Amino acid sequence: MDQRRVRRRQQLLDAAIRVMQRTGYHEMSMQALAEEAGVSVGLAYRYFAGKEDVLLAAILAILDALRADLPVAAESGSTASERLASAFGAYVRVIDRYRDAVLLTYRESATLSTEGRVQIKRLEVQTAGPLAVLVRAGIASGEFVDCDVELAVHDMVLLAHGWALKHWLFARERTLEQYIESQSRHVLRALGAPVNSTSPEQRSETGR
Amino acid sequence: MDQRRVRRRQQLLDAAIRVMQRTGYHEMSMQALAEEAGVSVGLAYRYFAGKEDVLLAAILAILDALRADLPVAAESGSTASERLASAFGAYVRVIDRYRDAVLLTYRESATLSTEGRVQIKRLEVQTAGPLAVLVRAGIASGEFVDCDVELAVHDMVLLAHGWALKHWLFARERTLEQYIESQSRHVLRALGAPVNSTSPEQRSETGR
DNA sequence: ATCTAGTGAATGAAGGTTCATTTATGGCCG
DNA sequence: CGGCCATAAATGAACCTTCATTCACTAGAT
Repeated sequence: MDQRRVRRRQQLLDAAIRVMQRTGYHEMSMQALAEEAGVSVGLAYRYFAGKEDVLLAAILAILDALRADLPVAAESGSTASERLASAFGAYVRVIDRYRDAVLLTYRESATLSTEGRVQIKRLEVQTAGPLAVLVRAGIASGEFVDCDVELAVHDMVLLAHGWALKHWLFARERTLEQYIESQSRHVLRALGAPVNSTSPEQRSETGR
Repeated sequence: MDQRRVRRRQQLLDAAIRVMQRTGYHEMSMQALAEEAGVSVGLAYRYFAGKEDVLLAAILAILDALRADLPVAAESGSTASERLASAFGAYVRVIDRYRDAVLLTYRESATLSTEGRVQIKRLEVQTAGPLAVLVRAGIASGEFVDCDVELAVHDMVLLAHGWALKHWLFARERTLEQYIESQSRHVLRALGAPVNSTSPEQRSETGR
């Protein structure tokens, strides 16, 4: 029976992610992981080669979940601006949902071996693919200025991650939707798109 | 003699930063730190309360170097755009100099105690101060559009950090100066400033 | 003589990994 | 059906390494 192995592995991974979000990778003992999963220590070693293997699997699982949730929203809207804003918004909302997991990724991926990091990088570039398509389309149609696409795209990715990385700062006086709204405007302006002030322009945000 | 204590402390901090860049905080043993600094283990404990204290001191040292280097660069240029571009460039150059250390900040600050983290956050916000001043000035003079200043500033900070965070990606086909050039243009455009194409506009960067 | 800087072996706790052992699963035959 | 066995799943105490931290001690300066 293979169902069993798959479920067990998932169970272990879920537990690992839970513990690591609570305490971080290094302070997670294999004993704690086992207890959280409700199994014995030895069993964990039948499913993972060692502690670092758990970390790699957990991070990959997170990134994969992220990627699976992503490219859906690139459809709505007629202009490139609208579509890009929509996709960017979707991206940030997913980040928000996985906020702690994203932080985990940034914190711990340096711990991994080279091959592990390579896998992660590949996934991240892949994830940004849909955004790149939209930016290129916008440039082709003349809606955006001709610029360094890779840079523009990963700037967006970075700002999306920023919601997780700098949550302590950004979320102090902004809701998620306000963040998306402001950043979208900012990003589109950076691409040279005429920003539609159809949405209520923010008032008096200059005051600190 | 107080000179001696200051020098010793610096010597230990430098060693700590070197080891941590090589291996990360958790895998740095106090024994390794002592050896790198060329002193005994016991001495390290005469200068730091414990291992975590070393980490905090190292991170604070980095941020302090940033804070010292920055405001100087915010002076050159006549328009707000020029001054902002100059300051932003300086920021990125400093990040480049301390690249691994910046990564360290992102990686390990979660390890610290609450008070340690608070100190770091305060310093980081402080560091961005000069940028905020310039942005506000630009808005006041009508050079930039009226937008969420805090967000705009920390976007710049994030993009500067991006040079360290995504170095594996960005530096593949860009030099530091090209990165600064492109990002400056991007950032200024986002602020609604007329981007001066006096500098050689990038050619064919659309091609992947 | 006293005080501070500096040493590094000793200590004890923590936790990753192993493995001898027990328990569950499921197919097979009488 | 029901006992029987082979195989896999699961257990967790014990092992062993790795450090963070301490402290009894030496050397040099005042």
